[in-house]
Amino acid sequence: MMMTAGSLVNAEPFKHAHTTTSEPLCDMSYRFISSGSPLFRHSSSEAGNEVNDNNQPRHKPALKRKSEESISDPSLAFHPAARGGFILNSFAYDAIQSMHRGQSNQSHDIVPNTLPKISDPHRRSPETQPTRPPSGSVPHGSRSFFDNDEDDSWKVCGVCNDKATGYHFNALTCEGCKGFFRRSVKNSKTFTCTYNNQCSITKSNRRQCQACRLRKCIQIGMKRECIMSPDEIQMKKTLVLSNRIKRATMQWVPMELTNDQKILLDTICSAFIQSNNLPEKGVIRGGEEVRQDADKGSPCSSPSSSSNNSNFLELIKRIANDIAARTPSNMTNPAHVVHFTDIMEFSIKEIIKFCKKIPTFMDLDLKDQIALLKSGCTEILFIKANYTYDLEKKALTLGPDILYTRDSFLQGGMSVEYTDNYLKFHEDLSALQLDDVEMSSLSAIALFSADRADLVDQQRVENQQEALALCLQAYSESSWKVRNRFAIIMSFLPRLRTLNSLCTTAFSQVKKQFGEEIRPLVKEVQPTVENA
Amino acid sequence: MMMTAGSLVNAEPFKHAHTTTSEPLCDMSYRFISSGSPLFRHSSSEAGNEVNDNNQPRHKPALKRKSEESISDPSLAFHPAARGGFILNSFAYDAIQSMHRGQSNQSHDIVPNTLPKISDPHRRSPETQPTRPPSGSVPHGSRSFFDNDEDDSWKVCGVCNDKATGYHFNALTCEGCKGFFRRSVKNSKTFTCTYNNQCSITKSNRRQCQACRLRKCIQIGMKRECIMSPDEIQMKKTLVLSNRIKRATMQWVPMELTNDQKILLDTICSAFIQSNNLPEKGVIRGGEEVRQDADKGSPCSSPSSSSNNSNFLELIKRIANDIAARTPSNMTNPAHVVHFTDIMEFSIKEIIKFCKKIPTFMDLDLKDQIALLKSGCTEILFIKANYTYDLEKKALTLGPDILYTRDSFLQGGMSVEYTDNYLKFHEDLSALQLDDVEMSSLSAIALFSADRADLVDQQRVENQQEALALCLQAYSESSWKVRNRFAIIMSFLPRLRTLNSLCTTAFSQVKKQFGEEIRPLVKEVQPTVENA
DNA sequence: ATAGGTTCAAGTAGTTCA
DNA sequence: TGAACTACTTGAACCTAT
Ligand SMILES: [Zn+2]
Ligand SMILES: [Zn+2]
Ligand SMILES: [Zn+2]
Ligand SMILES: [Zn+2]
Repeated sequence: MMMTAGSLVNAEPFKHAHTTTSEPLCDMSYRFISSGSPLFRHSSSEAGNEVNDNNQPRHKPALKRKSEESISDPSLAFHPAARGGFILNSFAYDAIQSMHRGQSNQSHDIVPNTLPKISDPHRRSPETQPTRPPSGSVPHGSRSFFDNDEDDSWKVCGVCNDKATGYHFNALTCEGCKGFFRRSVKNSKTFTCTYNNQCSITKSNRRQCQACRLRKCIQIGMKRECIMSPDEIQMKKTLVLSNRIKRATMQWVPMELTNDQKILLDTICSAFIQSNNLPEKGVIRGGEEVRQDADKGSPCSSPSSSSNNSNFLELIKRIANDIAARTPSNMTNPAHVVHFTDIMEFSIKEIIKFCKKIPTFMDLDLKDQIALLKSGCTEILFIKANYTYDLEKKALTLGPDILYTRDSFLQGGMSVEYTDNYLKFHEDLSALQLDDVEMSSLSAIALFSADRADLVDQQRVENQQEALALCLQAYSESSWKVRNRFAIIMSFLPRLRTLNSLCTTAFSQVKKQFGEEIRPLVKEVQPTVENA
Repeated sequence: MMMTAGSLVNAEPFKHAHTTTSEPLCDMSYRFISSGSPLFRHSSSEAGNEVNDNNQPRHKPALKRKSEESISDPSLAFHPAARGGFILNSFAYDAIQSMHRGQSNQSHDIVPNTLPKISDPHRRSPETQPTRPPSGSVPHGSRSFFDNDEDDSWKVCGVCNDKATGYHFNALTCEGCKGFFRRSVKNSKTFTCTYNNQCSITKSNRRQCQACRLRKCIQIGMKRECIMSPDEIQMKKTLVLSNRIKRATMQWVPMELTNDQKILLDTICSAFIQSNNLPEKGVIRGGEEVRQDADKGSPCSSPSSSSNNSNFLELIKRIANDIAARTPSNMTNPAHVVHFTDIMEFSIKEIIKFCKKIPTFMDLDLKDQIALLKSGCTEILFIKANYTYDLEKKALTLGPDILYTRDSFLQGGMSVEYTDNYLKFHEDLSALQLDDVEMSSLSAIALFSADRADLVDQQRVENQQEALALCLQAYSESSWKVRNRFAIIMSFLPRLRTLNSLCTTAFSQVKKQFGEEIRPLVKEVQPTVENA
């Protein structure tokens, strides 16, 4: 005889006498098909993050339930209202018990047609909830001396007599038979018995005749309907995945800063702030300003002296206005060019000061310091410029009145592409509202870019950058309690690269025209591009 | 067929004959939506941190319910008013019961047209409040011998025939079906029956077909509307939380003073009282008084000699009146100035005496003692002055007759801002009615301010202040049995700071004019401000 | 007392991988 | 194959406001 996973053999006689409808007996409750809303409106469970600081143990475990049942059953039996169904069931129940006790599994061979299958203990008993028998009904003595032992004797696999782990597909079975039945049904397997379809299945031989094993599975009441269809499985998988994502998002715990990280960030941040000065009077040339000697009059003001810039700002403003008035827009204006490059030079010096205050930077080989500075300087310049960006006016500022708008840059000789990119960069960065620590970290991370040309100790730079990035992540997560902020900040690094190269290209043009006006430091940071 | 938590399938045939409006029958009164406040707009369901601070052991209620029921039943049965509705219902009930017992689910097919649906016991009957049938209608004998047994036979879950625990979402159901229905609705679940949508639901198999279980839930009248929306839940949680806080506040136990704290407070308080003398005759100059030598005639009277001030007070009063008479208001009067500063000097000496009697103060480095005194003295002065404040007259007093009103201060050379702040300070402080212990503690706490300039051992001062604050808290809580008093007292500290700096500013002006009149000690406590 | 919501151990699907 | 795992549903026992 052939045994097919799909066959209905023996399914019929097991129907309850009084149950005319085909009543599914297995627990399908886990089979959660879909939550209506695609959003995370509800968790699938009844979640809600509630804190329970009650010190009492909440649940008296398991035993309580058992005892309640053994109490409630008899009373129900006496109750007139319970007569019909309940008495019947308690009969059936007793029958099951007595059968189960001594001679557990001949029932399949001997009894099948003489006793309705309802009494098979391996089927889920219809009325008693945890189908395990109440403790009192266990023969006798087994629990009288040792009350603490777990009575798992009733948990026997209906198929192979191995220890059962619970109800699976509507029958009490072991893990093995559970898996076997699922695989058989899912893959629509068909087995053939090599013997005479009468193999008795035991724990040790259950693997030897799949046909008889499957037959026994169905005999004891395992149900095909309880195996999820591929569709259901797919749906469940999708759901589980989305739940996982949701949970990962929710359960995320912000990273904490270590002490070392705090110190590092602190060092970098204060170095950054200290080199955030405005230029002193006379360093930046306007249109008619006379060129001053590059060596003389270092523009580095002391960190605390940034208060008396007002006169200077007045001057700059006057000059800038002057230039603007005399220049038709959309044309490169030499005065503008000089103005911009002077600002750049001043800022570059500040940036060098900043870098020199980073200990891990100073630990690098001098050649690498120079290399990193040469290429990173412009990027830091971009970052620092953001402090002066006015989000509403979409322009960089110098003091309260001077604006560097899109036109200013174009007149300063920069390309449209660069200018638009540059202003968009500032717009986006401003929207993020980075604090000083984040600004300085970002600058430092940009500085420690291991892919710059000609590094002596590339690995070291890379390690430093990694460490800095970790600092920034911990900082952003712990101070803002937001998860994605770090990633967003880091996404500005590639943009800085783009800007850098655009700037270099655009600047090459400027240098061709105004080479002699541009200070050497600026030239060094902005190498000439051949094909510009 | 698919079963959705939202579907109304099969709701129609069960509509009450007389209930034309689709009016939810479930009791929604518990749904206390505190106010229409738009503030409680929390994102989604899983938010909300609820604190369960119930320390009581959780078990015991169940039995109580039982006994109460068995008492109330008979009386209901005999009550004439109960007849009509109840009897009718009990009839219907029996019919349904017998139907349910054997052949559970034909009821849908057979009964609907023969029996008005009003009699379905699983729906909440609109007329009779507890829909349970009177116990008398139960056949017989069940209650004759055992009066303590509960007659719960009428409580049968309309979905699965399990024992019902009451009405849930408008139908008599068990806990399981209650939870199942809530989860299904809340998560907008959609189930599919693996069979033919005709599964009969019983206690034992209810888990096996969610689709049919949910269908039955809706059939017997469970209502989606009765499930709270996430918003409502959030509001309820907020309410519960605020109630808990309220309760916790009510249960608050006042802090107790330790012995050490008592000793410390006692020391400080007696030191404070001992230095609370009124000035002796001749120490305070009025308008025409001749200046006395600063060295000679120490103003420090012995603590016990504060009784013979009456003559002096007479004098002061005469002088003060004299001054007031001769001075147009709103103008600085030199005599007033001298008068005020002399009072100040005397008080400062008293304060120094007070501080020197505080052991923990004397343990400090001498430099720190001086530093704390220099800055704290004025603040203590303000506090002590409160003893002379007359809440009704809104003026400081010297004895029963001399008043220092707002005008007096202005004439004494103080600014309007300072004067108004100062008087408001006294008004508020007086309203609190601090006792001597509190006054002295507040003074001491003001004294031990670690943020004063140039402290040698800042940490020590801070620790002392903390200890003192704890003392004051314990004292205030234990003696007044009020929780917020301590916080209110402490809130005067920042006000003292403000007053201090306002005073210094105002006093600088005075010093410019009347420098030579002001005694050196006063000058020291009130440093000159440059930009005054 | 009633009837909402919440909690969490127990139960039972599917999945993984030696 | 099946022991060990994850994940989700259940429901008794709770909590709370009305
Ligand atoms: Zn097995
Ligand atoms: Zn075989
Ligand atoms: Zn139920
Ligand atoms: Zn079904």
